Amino acid sequence: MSIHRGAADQVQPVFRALADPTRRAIISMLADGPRAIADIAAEFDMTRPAVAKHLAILKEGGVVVAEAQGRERINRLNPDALKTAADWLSHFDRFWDVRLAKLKEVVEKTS
Amino acid sequence: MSIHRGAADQVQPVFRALADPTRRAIISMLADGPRAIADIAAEFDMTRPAVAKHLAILKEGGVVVAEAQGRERINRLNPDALKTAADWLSHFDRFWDVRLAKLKEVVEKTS
DNA sequence: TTGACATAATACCGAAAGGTTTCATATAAA
DNA sequence: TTTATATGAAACCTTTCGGTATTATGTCAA
Repeated sequence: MSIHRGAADQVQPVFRALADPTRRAIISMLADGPRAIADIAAEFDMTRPAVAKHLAILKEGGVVVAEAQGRERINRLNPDALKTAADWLSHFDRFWDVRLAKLKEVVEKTS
Repeated sequence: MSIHRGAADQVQPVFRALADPTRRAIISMLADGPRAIADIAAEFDMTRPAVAKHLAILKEGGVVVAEAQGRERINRLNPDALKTAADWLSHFDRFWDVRLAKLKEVVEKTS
């Protein structure tokens, strides 16, 4: 199983989610803690429905999960989805840091 | 300098390049060695101009660099650009693997 | 020089992305 | 119950994306 066809169907929506600067900013924002939509939208120069759309795409990629809490919906970061992208990129580690790749190997074997 | 506004202008074209499955396949392909366009296009079910456009986007992100060689253009992977994306994602390492993050720290300090 | 080959460049098309406005729904508070 | 708040959802618009076909340019080979 090569990197091409591996878990491509899972990788695609994640990289799609990462391709927009607003969405990456939302990710960074949620890394500091869960937030409601209105709270997130307040930080951007765009309407709330626009932010809601970005959140929907983030949810499609599994990067964000939402949970209803009263009349609010709390949006929470799901780092596992980001790991999917990081894992894909890690296949190229060897190009820029052979030493780190080797260490990783050791760590994963001895875990 | 937070992750939000850091080297955003450099990050954006890289993540954009990564957002398409054809382009990710090209990246994997070039990881095995440089290739001419026609050679790359032969692997896909689309016309050569379409592949050329994908390569143009990859070049915009610095992920691929091309070098004229006779009447061919040899396309070569530039892993440093991928590292830009990997570095962005690494800010979230702590969420999914604290141990590896710590090791990384040590390695980078003692290099 | 002529012909074949490898690529670049342009114009065009349909679909998706990113945004807006407007309206509907559900919960909390007065 | 009424009113305000938080979100969802639909319709619409403009720009970008991913692809095509076609034409032009430059290089090797006969």
